[in-house]
Amino acid sequence: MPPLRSPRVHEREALRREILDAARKLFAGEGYARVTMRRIAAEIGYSATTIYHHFPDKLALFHAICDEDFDRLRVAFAATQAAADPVERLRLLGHGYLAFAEAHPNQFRLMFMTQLADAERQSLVTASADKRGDPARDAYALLVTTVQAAIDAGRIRPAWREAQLAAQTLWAAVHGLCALDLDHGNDPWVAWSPRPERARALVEAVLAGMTLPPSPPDPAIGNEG
Amino acid sequence: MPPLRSPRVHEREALRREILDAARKLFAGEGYARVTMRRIAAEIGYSATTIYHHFPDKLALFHAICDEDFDRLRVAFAATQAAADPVERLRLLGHGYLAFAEAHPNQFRLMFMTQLADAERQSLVTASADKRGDPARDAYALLVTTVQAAIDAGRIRPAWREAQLAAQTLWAAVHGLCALDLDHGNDPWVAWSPRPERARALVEAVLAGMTLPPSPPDPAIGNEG
DNA sequence: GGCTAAAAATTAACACCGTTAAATAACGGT
DNA sequence: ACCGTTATTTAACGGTGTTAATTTTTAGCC
Repeated sequence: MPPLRSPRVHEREALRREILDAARKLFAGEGYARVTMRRIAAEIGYSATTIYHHFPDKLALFHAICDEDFDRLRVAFAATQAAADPVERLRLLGHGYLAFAEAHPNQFRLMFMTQLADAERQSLVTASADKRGDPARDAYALLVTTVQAAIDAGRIRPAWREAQLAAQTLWAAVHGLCALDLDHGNDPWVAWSPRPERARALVEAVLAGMTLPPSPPDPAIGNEG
Repeated sequence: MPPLRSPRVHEREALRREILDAARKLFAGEGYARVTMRRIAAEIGYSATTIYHHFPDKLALFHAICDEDFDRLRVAFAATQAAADPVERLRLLGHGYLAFAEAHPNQFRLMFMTQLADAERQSLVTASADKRGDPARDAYALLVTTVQAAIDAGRIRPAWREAQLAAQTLWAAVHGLCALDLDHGNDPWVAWSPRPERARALVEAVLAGMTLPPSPPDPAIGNEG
């Protein structure tokens, strides 16, 4: 049964939701720096200080939004594990990362493109230390695990048969497309190809270079050096 | 012979240089947003408004610094054109980008990882429109030209035989390694492989996926579709 | 040297920002 | 009806990029 919540608590949670939704809409539309606390408050008919009774500061508000959207990344990544072929799972992971960055550019920016001071990063890391290494909750660990599965299936070329190295190669590639798109996607001095084409070209190039086709039925032929 | 410059003009140019150098140091160290005009001025012992007698606004100052740093990248890129093999030139361009980011991380941050609003970037780009498209002065145009040479030499696989697409694929890949390294190179939750290994693995993966070996001496075999 | 006009640099201010302390309004329990 | 807690607002602080007005410095000329 649901826990008892006084009307007071109920209203408080409702307002918190209102703040989150208004802030997400503004952040997503105009970016973190462009949106002011006063404008978020005006959007829901309150004064700016009210927000500070629900979130310590602007960054914490953004972080709360980010946390909610990070669940979507985990869901998207988990869905890739349905594929039987480990290389196909890698392909889906790459496109999952790309799709997440496209759908939630500002959240992506905060999670992967924000330069933090060492102290900030330290506290951020220790705060989520419990998830680390668990493929079900740590996206990077899931990537490494999938790469290892591909290695075990004999689908990775010799030069990339170290799970960390191969994982970091794929991650760097797809991250580069996302980062370039966010920071320079509107630069007129680059005639950008359509993003879907770029995404496909990049993932296929890296996978084609790194992986091998499924080994032939006759195992006597496949051995090397 | 050098043009006549009164001491007045000489001093003016010297101060402009002082502003540029101080601003580059601060921008590179702490990022565009965190550096204030007042602090740049204090760094060289002037008041903030003095900067506005040499640059229209903060963004124009940033733009002037970027222009100078892009020249250095162009010099590094020009050296790669000595190689006869176009695919080798692509390899050198990739590693040139990686080496530039490693050697000048702060300038790289300034040039490629500084997030600007669309309007800001628009005005920034129109200011340097004269260089655009000239491979000798535009690093991206040089990359596209080199890719086109590889296509013309029959060294690019069919799926990437559009110079812009292939150029953007290679750029995204190497940019991703640089960006990830700068923003997360010290994150303890990733067991990073040594950077030289990652750089080599990434460039070789993309090139292996995108390119073809030199066509065999017998031209009758190489044709397809 | 002393005067003048232009250039250079500064101070003061504006409108905005994130944030906080103090003050006020609204509410639940007794 | 009162009290204490909570919710919310107003006013303010120190900061930002930028600009108008003002002061200081400089160059050229008598």
